[in-house]
Amino acid sequence: MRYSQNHKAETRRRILDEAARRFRRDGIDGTGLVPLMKALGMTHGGFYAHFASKEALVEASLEAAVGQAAETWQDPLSPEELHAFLASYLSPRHRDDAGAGCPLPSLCAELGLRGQPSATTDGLALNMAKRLQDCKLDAAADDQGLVALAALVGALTLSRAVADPALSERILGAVQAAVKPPVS
Amino acid sequence: MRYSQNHKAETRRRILDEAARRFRRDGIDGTGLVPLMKALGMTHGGFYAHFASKEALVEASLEAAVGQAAETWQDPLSPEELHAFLASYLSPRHRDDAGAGCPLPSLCAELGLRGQPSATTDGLALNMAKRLQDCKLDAAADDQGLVALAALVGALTLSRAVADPALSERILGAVQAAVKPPVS
DNA sequence: TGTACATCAGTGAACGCGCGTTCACTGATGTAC
DNA sequence: TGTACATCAGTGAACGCGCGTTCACTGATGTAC
Repeated sequence: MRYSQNHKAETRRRILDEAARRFRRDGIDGTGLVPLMKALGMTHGGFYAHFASKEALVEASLEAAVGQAAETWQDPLSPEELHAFLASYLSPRHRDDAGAGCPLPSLCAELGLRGQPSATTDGLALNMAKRLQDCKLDAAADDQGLVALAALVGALTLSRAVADPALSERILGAVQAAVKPPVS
Repeated sequence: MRYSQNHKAETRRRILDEAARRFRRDGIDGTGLVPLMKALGMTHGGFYAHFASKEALVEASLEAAVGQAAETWQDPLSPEELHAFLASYLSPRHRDDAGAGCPLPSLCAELGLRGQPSATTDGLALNMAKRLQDCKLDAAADDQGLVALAALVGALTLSRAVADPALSERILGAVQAAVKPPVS
């Protein structure tokens, strides 16, 4: 059945959106193409009309995340916006809903052990580090953002892996207190 | 063929050692029991004489890591020892040889997305945080160790996932400069 | 001390399952005449 | 405007593969007599 002109592009976008959510929530390896396509009301065979392979989907998904981050953060954040961002990033909600959250804590470990790093991760990391540049941390100004980013990613990762809820929230709170915007 | 009295305990330990290395290097999901046992010169059927399931092996492996950490760090570290530890933890060698390294950056993300956190992660995290307590970071004294730990874990995770080697080393270096022991 | 037997760590074939990928096919739509 | 045809997004069965797990079996050793 042939569809209207926009139909293919729209389906591709739906696949990308669902894949981005599932990659972050279940991991790349934990995301199967059959359940993914089924969730969109399609059969898995149709996948290959849009992407050459699962690997191509992963790359497209990461590129989309970079583009989205660049678009969201075009203008520098004010101290108030930065403060709000940190509170949101280090919130239990972000910890518990990885599918809707930042891809760095969700995917970096998996991308790292795959041993096939793609340059798109760098873009995401640098973009975020730039925004965190003015954060309060004991580091040279140049790399203050990178240190803050490492603390954020580590905090999310640890808070998701520990069993004790109190310890989990203590980790998030401690990092939020340490990584503060200049004012506020 | 029946073996000498210590043989079973020794084989179990060999399985645990090899599993610990592979879990950190390839991930839990990426570690198959067939290749694991083959690497020890055995067939996979014999695995179940030592562990009830792969899940039981994962738990035993994590518990062993906690015990090992507790044993290694019985006495508080001197500032010099802490400095040496940080340099080693944030070294390219540690980044590139995950199999021989800290299980937190390797496994936390995978344990987190499995949604079945075991209390042993907490033990590891608290043990390390305690040792990092005196580190220089802008945080309340109580939680200074947790903030430093988050930065370490995040730094390793990010440094393994980025494509640009220069960026990777910049991340490690920046966190090492920020997370410093009190003296030295 | 010598013999018969029980033990059980390890073998290797087999299982059902979900994975990524292929491929002949369908059929509604856009295009050409 | 009406008809015939080409396109191609999506279908659904099939593939080979590696996974975790099961299970009847083996055979060297420890134990009992």
